Amino acid sequence: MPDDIYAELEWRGLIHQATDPELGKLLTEEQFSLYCGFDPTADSLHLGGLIQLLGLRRMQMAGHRPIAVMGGGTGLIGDPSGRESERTLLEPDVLEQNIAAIRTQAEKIVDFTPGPAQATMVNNADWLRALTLTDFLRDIGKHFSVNQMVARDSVRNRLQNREQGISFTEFTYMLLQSYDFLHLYRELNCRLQIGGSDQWGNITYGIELIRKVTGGEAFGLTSPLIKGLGGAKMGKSVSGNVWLDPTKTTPYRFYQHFINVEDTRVGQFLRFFTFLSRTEIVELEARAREEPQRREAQKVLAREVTTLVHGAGEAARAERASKALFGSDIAELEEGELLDVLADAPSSTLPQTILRSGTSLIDLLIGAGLATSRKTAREFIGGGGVYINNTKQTDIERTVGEGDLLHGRYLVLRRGKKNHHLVNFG
RNA sequence: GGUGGGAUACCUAAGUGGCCAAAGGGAGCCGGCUGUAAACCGGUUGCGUAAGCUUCGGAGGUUCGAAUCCUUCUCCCACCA
Repeated sequence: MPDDIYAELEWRGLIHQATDPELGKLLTEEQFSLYCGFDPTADSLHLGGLIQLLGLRRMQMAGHRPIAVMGGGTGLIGDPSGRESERTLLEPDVLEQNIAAIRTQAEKIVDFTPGPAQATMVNNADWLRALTLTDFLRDIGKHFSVNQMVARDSVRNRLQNREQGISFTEFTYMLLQSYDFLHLYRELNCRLQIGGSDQWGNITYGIELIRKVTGGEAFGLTSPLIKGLGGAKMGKSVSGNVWLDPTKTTPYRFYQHFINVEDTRVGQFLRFFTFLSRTEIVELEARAREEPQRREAQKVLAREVTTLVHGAGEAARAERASKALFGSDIAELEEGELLDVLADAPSSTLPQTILRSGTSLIDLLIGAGLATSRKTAREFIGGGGVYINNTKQTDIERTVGEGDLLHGRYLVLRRGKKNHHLVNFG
């Protein structure tokens, strides 16, 4: 084990808590099998899950063996950690689909091909569903004290919350995840679990269970949660969750999301989301301080992460599109370029005949989904936020005719700085 | 099973007969400054060009007039059993 992976993670700010101060040393001395669980509550991971995948990969590059655990069994129950309301239970077949989707995402980041540090993937449904209630209560439940369990933050909050209680189902969740760890410890000699800091409680319970049942020693390592990654706010103009699935978040949007990262956080993001070396990152941070207006750190960040998740081809495309959309004159583009640049933008098709007599800009905006009502469409135009082919429009009465089309059939609508829409008059 | 409390726009939360299309805050959106950043400033967030129309958990009623009063239904919470 040549690299000091712990020091590396620490430098990147990826260590929130570790269960043992000796862990760093141990990781340089012996090979570990380590696991991270992935919750199949959706058919794609988002950026928080990406950090964990990258964590597994970083460990793998340091010679350790990652195990990606799909929560097919725990997903049936629902993890109350960090949540203030009860989860909706998922149907087993939905879980299956979600797991399949997440599996392909994991395979892009972590290396599952044979080798000394080969990664494996398992589904905890395989062992959890085989458990019988009586065995579970005798062999696992016996090791947990309810007194301790109710003292946990995630449980206590829900117990004290006047609006939301906690069901027995979710209350039991932590036992299941603990059992996962025990199972992996026994079957795959897995001695380390990593996860977001919200998993600390679940992880330490697992370690304790392993100690009580087998007398063995296991470890836990958590990374900080980045505020806003789950879909809350993160940068003013970026909305919604950022998914790894290209059909849920297009590569262009994905790329843009990182381009828009605030100056104050771009360094942190480079450390969290890329495999760039220390020297490269330090260099980029320095340049970001000196010439922030060039946004070089953001550009490198966006390219790196988009490449990791969507591949070099998509990253290059997103980069080209960004340059064209924010830099050059759209009307100058060749037809092929135009279509390529707007490939990820929403688009719609309308019959060209409606342009004969001219059709109103307001209607086009609504049709394109860039405005929800005539009233708001008027406000956008009046406020100077609407563009046709990147030319600002201020006339509320503006109508669009055949003369406005690019290459005889395209119209690029834009609302605000970042929302483009391609209308194809076929 | 009993008792009490509650349901208001994206979220939170005021409003308890007309001055309410509904305060305040958060969040979003558009604009300005800049650098596709932050901070800040301005505007905006039911529909309609407008007159006006439709909204305050659902249904019905009282009234000239209801988010506000009455009846009933649904759901949520707390305490007691």
